Amino acid sequence: MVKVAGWSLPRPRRSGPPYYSKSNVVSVIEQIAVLLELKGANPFRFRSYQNAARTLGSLEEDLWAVTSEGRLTDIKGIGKGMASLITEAMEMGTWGDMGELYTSVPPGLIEMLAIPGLGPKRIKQFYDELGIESVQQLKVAAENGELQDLDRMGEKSERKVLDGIELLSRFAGRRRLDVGILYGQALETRVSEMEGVQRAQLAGSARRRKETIGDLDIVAAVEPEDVKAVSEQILGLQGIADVKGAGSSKISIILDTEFFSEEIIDQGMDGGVLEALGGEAYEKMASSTTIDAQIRLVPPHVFAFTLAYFTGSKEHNVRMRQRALDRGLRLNEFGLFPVDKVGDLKGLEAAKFSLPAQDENDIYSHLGLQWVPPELREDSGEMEQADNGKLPELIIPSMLKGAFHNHTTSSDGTASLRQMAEAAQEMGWEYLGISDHSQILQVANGLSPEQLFAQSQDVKALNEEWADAGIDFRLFHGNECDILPDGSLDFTSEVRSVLDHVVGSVHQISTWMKRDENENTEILIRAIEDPTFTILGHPTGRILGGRDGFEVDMHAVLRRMGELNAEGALKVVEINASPYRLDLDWRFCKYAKEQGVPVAINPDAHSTQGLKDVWYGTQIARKGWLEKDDVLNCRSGEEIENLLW
DNA sequence: GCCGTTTTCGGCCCGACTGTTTTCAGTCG
Repeated sequence: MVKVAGWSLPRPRRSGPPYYSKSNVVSVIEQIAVLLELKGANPFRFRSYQNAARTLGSLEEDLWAVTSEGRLTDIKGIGKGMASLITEAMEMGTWGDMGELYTSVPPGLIEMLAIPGLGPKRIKQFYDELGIESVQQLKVAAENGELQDLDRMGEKSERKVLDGIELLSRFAGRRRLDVGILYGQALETRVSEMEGVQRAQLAGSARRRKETIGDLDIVAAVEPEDVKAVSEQILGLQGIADVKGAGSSKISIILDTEFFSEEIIDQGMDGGVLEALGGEAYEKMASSTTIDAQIRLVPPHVFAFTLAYFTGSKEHNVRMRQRALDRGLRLNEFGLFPVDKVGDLKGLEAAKFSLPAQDENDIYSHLGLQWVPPELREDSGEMEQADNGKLPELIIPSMLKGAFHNHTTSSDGTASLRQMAEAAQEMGWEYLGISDHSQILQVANGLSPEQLFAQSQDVKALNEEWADAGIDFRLFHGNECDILPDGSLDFTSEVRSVLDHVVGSVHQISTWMKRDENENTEILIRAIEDPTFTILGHPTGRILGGRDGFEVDMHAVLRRMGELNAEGALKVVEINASPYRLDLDWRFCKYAKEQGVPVAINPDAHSTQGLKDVWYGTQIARKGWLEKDDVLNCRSGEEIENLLW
């Protein structure tokens, strides 16, 4: 069962203002939204808290500066009420009467929200009428048949609650991007090939390349007379663990690994994905993973609208709708209609009045916008740039010419220096940076200074060998030096200074998890300021679906790196491309770019196969608005040589 | 609770599916 944590107001961490960090404030406001929802408050009221939390979360400026200068209400979505709540919290350390709200909602209700099919209204009903305040109590009540007597509840609904509780434990959480893409592309291929399907495409968060995927959305163009036959083919696929629903326009299923057969892996997968996945990753995943999928069947002439709609994000769609309304148009999954023509017509009935669209490009251009790549559809500035025709030219995987953070058998890798280098050459790369673990990381067989010097000789010998043979390839000798809890780096500065580059990474996560945002930020910046420091490795230490990273003000860290670069240093932030990490989070990439901090897409490879993970890192870089010039590993071997040596 | 070339009140995106009903409430995306 998922454990609900952090549902009390945080204690002030300091003795004077600001009493709270930005992340404290954001999480309290998020929680208030949930609590209000469970109390049955005005839906627009809790939505405004949700919006405020989201806006503050991506606020680049220091929240305390904005608060103390009285500029909070300049932020869109922050009004008088929200501003006074935040001001009181930061200046006085108190949260008005929010304590009351917190104590008035039993924590078990929050936990129940995670049960699929159950929302705040039902949970409130169970609580008000039966006094149910935990998942456990709910389960017992459902098993005893106590729920079916309630208003608008029945036997089936009760069964659904029990199924939901079961699902919560079995299918809790989201899937990593790599898992989502593997299933998603395979499903897309299968549906595309079905009799009666004109085209099918993966939409949803997988198409937007979110770091985790909730479920898969596939949109298929099918003539009305073929719908029945197509539905039957879909429901007849192997590897369907459960059918959650099947209407005339939507089919909801749960897929399990039986879904994959040899031929689906061999055919039809995007080359990059297949390479990135390889046999090993598939083996690992094949053990136990399932995923939810929805397939929408729509007539061919509305396909583009449905694809755009279900690609999302929700926030992007809201902006698109608003833009349509501003032009006297109504936008939904069926089309784009002049409001005065469609009147009360709904759904497909209205579709015949829609402006035509062969593809998404037509929809965007009807609204006077440049087509927006799916990765950017998060309402994080893409609407404004598409309006000006100034969307970025996003990086693609083939632009990469090397990577800087990779391991060998000298520490915890499975391939030798030469094997890693040859694998990189086969990928068409011009260079590979080696950065094994440093001495303090005993669990990963960290190198002693002597071993590091010896490795340096090996690198030199290999580089000479390639130079003599006229091969345009070189190894850069770096090290993944631990950032110690006090902000110093492993090894002495004499040892570090002989290296081509230093990837500074935090591994003693537990110490950093215990400290607050301000302290971590200060200490991390101290580490980065060391003259030998080059690349910040997996900046927060998060493991997707495993643990959150430590708290840190990433905007402040990137700002400082940018300042140092302006003074002539080379400070780089990593996108750790392992699908288990994808850290730096894409939400900070654009800011890094604006601050003049180059990004390195690093596979953190522990095997030759691991090098292929750069594909995922590139997807995240795209999502973060990065172009060729923003990514360090798009530079040639020669350029990098000049930068590092 | 927020917002406003429809600006201090009355809106706030919209439709499918399910299960409960006999017209609709709740949930989801």
